[in-house]
Amino acid sequence: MERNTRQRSAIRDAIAQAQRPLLPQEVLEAARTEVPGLGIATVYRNLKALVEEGELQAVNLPGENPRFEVVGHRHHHHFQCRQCQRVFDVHACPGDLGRLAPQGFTVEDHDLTLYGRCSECSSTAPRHGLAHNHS
Amino acid sequence: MERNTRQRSAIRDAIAQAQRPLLPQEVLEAARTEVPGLGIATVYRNLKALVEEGELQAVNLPGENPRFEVVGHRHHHHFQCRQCQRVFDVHACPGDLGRLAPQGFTVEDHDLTLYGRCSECSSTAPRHGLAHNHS
DNA sequence: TTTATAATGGTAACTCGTTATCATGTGAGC
DNA sequence: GCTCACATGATAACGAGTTACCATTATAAA
Repeated sequence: MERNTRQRSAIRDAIAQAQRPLLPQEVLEAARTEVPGLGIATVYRNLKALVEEGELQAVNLPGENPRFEVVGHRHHHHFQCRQCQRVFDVHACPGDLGRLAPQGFTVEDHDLTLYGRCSECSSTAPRHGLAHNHS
Repeated sequence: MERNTRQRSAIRDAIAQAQRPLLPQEVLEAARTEVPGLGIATVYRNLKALVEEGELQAVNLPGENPRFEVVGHRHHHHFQCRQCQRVFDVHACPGDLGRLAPQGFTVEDHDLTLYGRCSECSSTAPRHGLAHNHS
C-alpha cells in the first residue's frame, strides 16, 4: 500500500468522519459516497494495511464482528445501541476494577460495553423487525 | 430432546461442574471423561436444546466464540485469563454505569470483561507458544 | 422382551466473514 | 504522455464454527 488512491482516501475519511467504530460493510457504504464503484475486497485490504501501519485498530464487542476506528484515543469504552446496532465511543471509565476479581486473580485490563438507546434512537419510536439504520 | 441419554447427562454435568462458561469443544472434552465416544454434533445439539429449554445460556466475550454456562446466577461478569484463555465468573459489579454514557444516551445494561491471570496461572511461570491448558 | 422412535456419531454440507486470484485500471516517476 | 509496478474490482476460494443428513444405537413405554 504505497500509492495514494481515491479508494484508500475514501476509506480513511469514512472512518475518521464517522467518529465511531465501523464494520467493514459500514465502511464500504460510507466510502461509496465518495467512490461509488468501491469493492468490498478493497475495503478489507485497506483496513488490514491501515491496522498494520498503526493508523487503525480493531474494536471487538461481545458476539460481534470486528469494527475499526482510528488509533490515538486514550483508554475508552463502547456503547452499542440496541435499536440501530451502531457502536459509539464512551470517553469515560469506572476506573480500577482489580478489586472485582476473585482471590488470587490478577487484573491487567478490562473491556466495558454499555447497551441501550443512542440519542437518535431515544427520540424515535421503537421499531419492530429489522433495526433502524440511521444511514 | 425428550429422552434422558448418557450423553445428555454427561454434557449437563460437565458444564455444571466446571463452574465457568465452556466452549463447545471444552464441553466435548469434559463430557468425554464420562462418555468416551461422545461426538461433537451431539454436544452442539444438546447445547442448543438446553439453551432453548432455559437451562443454559450463551456467554459472549469480545472476539470469542460463544461459551455456555448454567442459567440462574444473578447479574455477574467474566474474567479471561490471558495465559490459559479460560473464562471465569466474577460475582461482583461496579454498579450503575449509566452516568458514563454520552448526553442523550440511555443505558439499559452493560457487559464487563476483566483480563489478567487466573489464580493457577499467577503461580505458574509464563509460557511461550500455545497457552497452558489446565485440563 | 419387544417395539417405535428419538438420539447419537461420523461426516458432508453449510454459513458467513475474510482472503486469494487475476485481468484490468491507475498513480506517479520519468 | 509513457511506462509499469502497484492497486482495484469481481468473484472464487478459504476457514472455522456450526448444522444437516442418515444409518445405527438405545431409551422407555407396552
